[in-house]
Amino acid sequence: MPKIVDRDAMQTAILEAAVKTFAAKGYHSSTIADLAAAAGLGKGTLYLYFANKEAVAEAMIDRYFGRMAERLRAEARPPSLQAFLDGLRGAMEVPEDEAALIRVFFEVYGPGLASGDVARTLSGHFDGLGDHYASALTHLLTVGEVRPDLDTRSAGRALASLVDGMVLHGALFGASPRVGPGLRSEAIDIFLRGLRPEGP
Amino acid sequence: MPKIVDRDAMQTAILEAAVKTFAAKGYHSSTIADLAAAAGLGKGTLYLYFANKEAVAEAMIDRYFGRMAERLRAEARPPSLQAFLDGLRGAMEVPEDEAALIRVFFEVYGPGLASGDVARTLSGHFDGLGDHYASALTHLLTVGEVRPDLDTRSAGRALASLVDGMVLHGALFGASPRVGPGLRSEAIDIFLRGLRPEGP
Amino acid sequence: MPKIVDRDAMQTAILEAAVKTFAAKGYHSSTIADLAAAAGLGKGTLYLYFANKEAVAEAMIDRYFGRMAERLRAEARPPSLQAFLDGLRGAMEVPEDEAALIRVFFEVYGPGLASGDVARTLSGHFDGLGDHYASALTHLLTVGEVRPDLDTRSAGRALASLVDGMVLHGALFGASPRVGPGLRSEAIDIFLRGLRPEGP
Amino acid sequence: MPKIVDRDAMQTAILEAAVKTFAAKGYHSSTIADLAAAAGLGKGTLYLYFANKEAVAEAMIDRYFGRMAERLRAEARPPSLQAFLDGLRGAMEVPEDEAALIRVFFEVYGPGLASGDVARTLSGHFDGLGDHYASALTHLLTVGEVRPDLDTRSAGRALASLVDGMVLHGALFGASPRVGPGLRSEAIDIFLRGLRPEGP
DNA sequence: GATGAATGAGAATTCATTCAT
DNA sequence: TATGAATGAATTCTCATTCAT
Repeated sequence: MPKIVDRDAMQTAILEAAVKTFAAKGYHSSTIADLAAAAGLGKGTLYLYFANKEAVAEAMIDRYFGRMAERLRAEARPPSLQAFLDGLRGAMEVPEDEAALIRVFFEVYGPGLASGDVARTLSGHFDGLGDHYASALTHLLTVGEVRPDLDTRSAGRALASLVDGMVLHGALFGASPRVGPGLRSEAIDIFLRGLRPEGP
Repeated sequence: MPKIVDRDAMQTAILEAAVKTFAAKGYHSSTIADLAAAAGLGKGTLYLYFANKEAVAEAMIDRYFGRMAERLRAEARPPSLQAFLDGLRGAMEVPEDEAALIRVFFEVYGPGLASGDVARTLSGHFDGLGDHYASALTHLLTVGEVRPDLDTRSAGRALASLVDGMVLHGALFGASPRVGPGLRSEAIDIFLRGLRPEGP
Repeated sequence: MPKIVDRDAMQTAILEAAVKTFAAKGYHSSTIADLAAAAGLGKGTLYLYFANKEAVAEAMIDRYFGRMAERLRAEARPPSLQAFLDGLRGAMEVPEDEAALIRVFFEVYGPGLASGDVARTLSGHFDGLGDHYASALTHLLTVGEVRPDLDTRSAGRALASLVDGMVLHGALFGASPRVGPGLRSEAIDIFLRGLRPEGP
Repeated sequence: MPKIVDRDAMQTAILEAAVKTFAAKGYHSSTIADLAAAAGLGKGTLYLYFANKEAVAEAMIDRYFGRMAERLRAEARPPSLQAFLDGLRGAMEVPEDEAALIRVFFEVYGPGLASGDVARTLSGHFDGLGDHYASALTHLLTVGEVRPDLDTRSAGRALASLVDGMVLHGALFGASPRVGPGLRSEAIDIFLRGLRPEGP
């Protein structure tokens, strides 16, 4: 009769300990011993739940993208340009724990980004984001909330890049107080004027 | 009389070899032996020019920021909004070797970005960039090229963040073909509409 | 449940292997790999028990002084001058393994002896030895076994130095056959005449 | 026409710089660069005068023994036991620079003392010292300054060991204030009583 | 003769991973 | 299942020695 453990709960617990550890010391400076200690487990036990150190990081990052995608899917179609932009503003606000995760991501995958290995996954993700924005814009176009000559597909992708850029910028340099709500509002204002129908 | 060497030239040569090596294998996976071999030197020789591996990365990154600042300083004051935006578009185009450097930057400093150590340097850099854009906008405002109600200071910083965000996005995910000239044009178009004076 | 090891026994085993290795090759010429091999362990395992090479040497030397002090403490108060001198003779006889340890000591700490770092510990040790001899002499004086005008305190310390000097001499040059029992007897004889009451 | 340099003077200068350096940092911690800098020479230049680092130490030590032997040879035959003992006392006083040299000696040769390599040289030296003392004692015996039953040969060697032991003790632990003139006087007093003719 | 730039052998140390208990 | 002791591959860094200038 094997001891019954909830494999998933265990993995989640480990991942939560890992985020904290990685956030505090970085991926490369965190040892397996650190992770195990943070999770209150023995070193060997970690290997019962993850194949190796990299697998822990991967699982962590997968989870993040999964949550992102879910959040996106759950988002209601915005009724107005203003609502849409509010959504963008929200997307640009990154809580510190996610910011930490993004930094870990670059520490782990940074070097690999050049060779399309991880890149493909990301492409998919950003395509999804761009399409999501594009479809929202198309909808707003039909209801006359954005200027009629807008190439919604291109604009969607451009916005995805801009928003993601702000997210990156915030996550990576957010410790500096330069990137605050004011900046985001100003950016949103620029977007507003760039998207809305012209005229009075 | 001993061999006479140009210390600066030697360091430059090493740094150039290092960029290539780091770009190819990443900072953490590159060994001192790799760097030395890439530079056509013995392991020990590297240590005559750099105190250690981290110092190589630091010098590399310092150089990058130095060049960036210099480029900025050299930039002529843009006569028109269009010229200004062309400048932005240019700033968003990152050649692959600089992109590689940016990736190295995050691999090296990423974990440390949370604790304001490196952050301060970056703050200064982005302040500079924001002020630079702000001053250009102020000038454009006086010549009536941007809408008179623009808060040039805030807008300057917002643009700095957006541009830098695009640079990061491009550098980190640029391997995927999603981030191309089209995207940048679309983004610039949004900026244009967000900044220009309203009306017919 | 992990393997259970007796940390102390392990350290002792390592130290014993280390003495042999250091004795054979010297401290500086012995590598961690040598020590590990001699102890029948993997290189990394050593580091589970000692922080580094120096710590091994330190532990070795601490042990030696500990044993010395213990031996001293256990020594019975000598009933006669002859018994006292027999004790000195015994103290001057250094078994080869202790001699090796003394040589290691000088290799490790020799350069540091000038700056009173290690010196303080040694001072304490020799004070103890001197006081020990002094108290024995005082006792012998009360029972009329040494000449009544003897400054037992000074004489105690002088004997400590002389004995220690012989120990050092023996340990360092003992490989040469010059320092044998004959020498020690002759020295003891000189001490005898120098300490005993005068007269017929 | 080769540049004319006084090879001997150069070597002496280097050795003098080396003593200082070794005394300050120890043999193993002193690098060739340190020695060269201390001598005001280029690293490569050292190798024109000494085959390698060890040769420097060897020459240093040889010099020391040479001077010792010379001093001994120059010593006048002592007219009285008191004069003889004064000589011993003098021999036990070690100036700090010689003490440093002795410490270097043990750092360099310590490990090798077990295997009779260096030991043979030392044996010779101590034989010489013992014989020197023995011959002095024999002379003193003929003039009735020491007790007639003294085995001068054995006593000579014993004294050599004792004196050398005190020298070692002083050189190695001299930094501690324990080993002072008082100690030496007391030791000499013990010797005096051990050697002089008995009686009133 | 003099020099110090170049070198690479060699050493200490770390740490992901395995596996006996 | 759970553990942490054991391991050795891999890495950084030092420094005696060589040799082109």
